[in-house]
Amino acid sequence: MNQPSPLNLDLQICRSLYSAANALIRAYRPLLEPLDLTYPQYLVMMALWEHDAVSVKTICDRTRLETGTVTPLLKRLEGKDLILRERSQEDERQRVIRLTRQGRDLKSRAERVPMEMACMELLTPKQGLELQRLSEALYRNAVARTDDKGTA
Amino acid sequence: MNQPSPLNLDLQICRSLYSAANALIRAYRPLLEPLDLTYPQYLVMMALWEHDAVSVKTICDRTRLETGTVTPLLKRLEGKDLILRERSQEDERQRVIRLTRQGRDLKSRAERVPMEMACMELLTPKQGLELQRLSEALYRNAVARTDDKGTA
DNA sequence: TAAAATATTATTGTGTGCAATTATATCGTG
DNA sequence: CACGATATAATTGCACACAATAATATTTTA
Repeated sequence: MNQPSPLNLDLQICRSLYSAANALIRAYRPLLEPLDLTYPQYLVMMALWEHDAVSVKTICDRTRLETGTVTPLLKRLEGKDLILRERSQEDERQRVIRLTRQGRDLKSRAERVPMEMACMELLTPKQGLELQRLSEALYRNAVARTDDKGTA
Repeated sequence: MNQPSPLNLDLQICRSLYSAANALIRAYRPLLEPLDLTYPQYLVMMALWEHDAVSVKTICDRTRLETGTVTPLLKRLEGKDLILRERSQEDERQRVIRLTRQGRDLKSRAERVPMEMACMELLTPKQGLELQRLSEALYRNAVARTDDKGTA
């Protein structure tokens, strides 16, 4: 029997996951374009719609993005008048990231995005839940290996 | 009953998938560093180890990366003396991407990477296969929606 | 209390990912 | 055969993703 090499591309889970994630982000693009948001920006906005006036660190935790990514991203959102970046009075190292009125108002338009994504039927609801469960397990284990960064 | 919002971050499959993919790439990093390769570069090298002397398009298809990503990446691999980028004689639009001796020799060192990744036990083998199956389904469906780019 | 350790955000530098576009070559059609 | 359509790789411009580092503030320790 011919044993496939461990380096065989079709055996690489990471390629599957990575390309699927990128493809999924691409699928979001036309839906987010009318909102003038990229996918990571959409993530950040969702975090703020859930809980406004939070620190950069909180946003990083909720979105699972790193500060090196989030800091310039927040600057761009501020440039679009969707958020304000203020200094915290309790702790001057911190920023308080606050939605503007436009930022808050955008939520109602954004509510269509998950619906429209579901309409694409990229996966069945069951498959989606299973994919999420496995992805979460992987994320948790990978993060646990590097440090104790237990995040939501 | 309080119905969670469709914009609830914890319900976003895409966040799970995206963060898991990024975390997995990060897990590869220390293993690929001694080889002086990034993960996408590793993908390209794997494609060439499987089948040497191919076009850029073939590499894009096998790695599922776009030419805008692959072209500069190949230039950097050439800069590391791992590949040669030649013009095809049959069709002058095309490049033939060829492994150098160093490029070929690197394969044996790279064969440890999948083993070492498995040792991390980020998922069970069963979970891994299931994750791959679902990711593949998602990738296929997402790609099919944009065009008929049926790829391996 | 002073100094060391840690936390927060920001920056720097590099490599990606991708939409739109370009230059050139090849293919298809009338 | 000439021309229009398409393909290939490359480029441009923008937004990420992240490791390493830096500036400043806060917490911890002795």
